[in-house]
Amino acid sequence: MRSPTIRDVARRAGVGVGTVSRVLNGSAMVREETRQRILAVIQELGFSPNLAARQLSGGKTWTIGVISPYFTYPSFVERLSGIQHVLDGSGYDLVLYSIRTQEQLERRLHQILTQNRVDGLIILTLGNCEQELQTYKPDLPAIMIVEDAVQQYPYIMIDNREGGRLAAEHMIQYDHTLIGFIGDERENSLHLYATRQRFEGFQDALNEAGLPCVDEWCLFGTHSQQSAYQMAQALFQQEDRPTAIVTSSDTMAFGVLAAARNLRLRIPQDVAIIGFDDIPHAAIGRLTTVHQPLFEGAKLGAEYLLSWLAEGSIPDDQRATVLPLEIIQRETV
Amino acid sequence: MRSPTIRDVARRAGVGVGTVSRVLNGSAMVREETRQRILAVIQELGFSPNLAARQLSGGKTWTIGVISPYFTYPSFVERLSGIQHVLDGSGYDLVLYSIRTQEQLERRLHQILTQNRVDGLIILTLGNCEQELQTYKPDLPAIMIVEDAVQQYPYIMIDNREGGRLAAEHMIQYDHTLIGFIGDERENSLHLYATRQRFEGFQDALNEAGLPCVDEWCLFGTHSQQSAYQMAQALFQQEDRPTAIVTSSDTMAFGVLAAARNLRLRIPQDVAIIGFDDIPHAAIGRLTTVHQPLFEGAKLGAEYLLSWLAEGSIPDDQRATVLPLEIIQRETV
DNA sequence: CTGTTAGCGCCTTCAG
DNA sequence: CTGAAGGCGCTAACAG
Repeated sequence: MRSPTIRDVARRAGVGVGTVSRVLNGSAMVREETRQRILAVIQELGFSPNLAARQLSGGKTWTIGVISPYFTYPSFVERLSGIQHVLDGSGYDLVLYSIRTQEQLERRLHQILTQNRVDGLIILTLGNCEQELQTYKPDLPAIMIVEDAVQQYPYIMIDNREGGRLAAEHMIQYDHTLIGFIGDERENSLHLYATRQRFEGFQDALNEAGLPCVDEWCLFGTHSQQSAYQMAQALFQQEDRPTAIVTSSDTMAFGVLAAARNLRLRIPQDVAIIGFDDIPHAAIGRLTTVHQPLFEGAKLGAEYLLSWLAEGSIPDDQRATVLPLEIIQRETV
Repeated sequence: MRSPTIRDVARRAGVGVGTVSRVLNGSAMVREETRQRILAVIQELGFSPNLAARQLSGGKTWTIGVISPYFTYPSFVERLSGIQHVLDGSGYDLVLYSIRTQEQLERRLHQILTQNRVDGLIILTLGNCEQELQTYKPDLPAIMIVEDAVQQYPYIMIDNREGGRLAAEHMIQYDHTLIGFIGDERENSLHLYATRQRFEGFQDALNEAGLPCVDEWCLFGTHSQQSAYQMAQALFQQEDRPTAIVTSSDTMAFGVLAAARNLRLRIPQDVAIIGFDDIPHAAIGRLTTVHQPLFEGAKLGAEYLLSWLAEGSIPDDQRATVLPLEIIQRETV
């Protein structure tokens, strides 16, 4: 059962395909009467224009690509959700590309670009692909939601170093002097280094307060509660242990929290813990954390992209956005 | 900077477009020498075939649609991840449709189908759209990962009623006689009723054990920790309270857990709690729960779909899959 | 205002 | 084995 085509509609309405196309695209002037007649036929036949044909002739794909590593992590899900929120009803579909390695990133990107697969791209945290974009399709609208400023594309970011500093300062403000750090790997195949930056900010704060940064208390593992749990477990069992832990993410923080609870440490009396991100779960877990606008930032990115697509250009004031950070004091500090 | 087309490749290789097309599709016989020459040019030009053109002429979109309500819930993210896992590298892209209401579902579906947007569909939990599919595109390959058996399409499900029963029986086995139930709404606009079924299984178990099912202990709210937290909070403060709570999902269970902790109830001595789903977070939260193969089930669905697409038909033994359930005893019962 | 026509880039016969 | 030609469904430019 073939779907009806624009020609079927035209014939049935007794007009030419051009006219149908016009009402479809709302563009030109069509006599109201004709327009109504065509609309009726469209309705009757349950017609909607074939996307591929539309793409091929119009040059527009009506799809936005989202490239993301680790899209199952709560922080990425939040961002995805923000993007989906604005795409929904915009006429654009969302194609999700999940990436795990640098090589995969390049391959995918090459493919997407040369295939003319999308009208625009939202790239989550992968700042290291400008080269690829520039060589294959330099003027494809793309927004980067990244960990660090980028050269050629509009970006949306937070100041990770500042965030690490904020977290440490918060602990210091609560009179902690023995402060550790637990995070995920500082180096990895995708050149993600939010953790490194947050850790640097952490060190800055300690230095400025004249506090020592104890190497044995700064632990790095993989991005998972399990990993944080194990590191914290070991750390807490030492004679000499910190009274406060700054973490690189809420996920890690929950692992630390679990370890502390398991050892019957009271929180925050025996050990204070602060997270980073403020994922939805943080609120109910009563986790004190550094809030970053995950959903909002992604939403903003999607809005910028859509207006870029609509206007054909992006205003300068949307090229570099640094979102505010905020400490959310709950019950773990 | 226009991407190179098949014609560019043909010209540069000194052959006709037909030949290029042949090597692109691996299909026909091309002299090895010619083939190598063409491959080299393709490489050199960084050419890859335009998707839209390919779709239009070939009738294949090389994209799979995934339709999901609430895709940010951990259980859906897990399934998405399972799907992405098999699609990755298969040549198919994943378009994500997030749906919130029945009306939206119908509108989207209509669009997707008449637009010829996808080669196949994986529909998460939304069993109530067979009609739509049948009328607009009865032979589009579609797999349903659902809450209850479906008529016209291959489906993958678990026995929710059985799951509810298992959970209750687990409590009974641990000598509980005062058992409550906390879940999300039993009726909703998308006709999702896993909770209702789980609750029925719960009732079955109580009945069979000769235990009363106390109405005041069976509470239903929205699908969120907050909601569960509030209901549990109220419940636990009553004189007369259950010693065990069966929940409709891990998410709800964590809300209940939080409420219990907040009231200094010991777990599982004062109150035992069992979840449902076994989302990743359950393991680290040490939550006892009913495990369902979220990732695996979705992975299976995607595999079935791809082979359907490849073979042109789906074997009978893949049309009705009921996945096993399993109690994971951890520390909350 | 509206019908007609020429592509968009690729795949698929159909001759050679 | 390989080049040429038609058509997929739609948009856009051009006549009327």
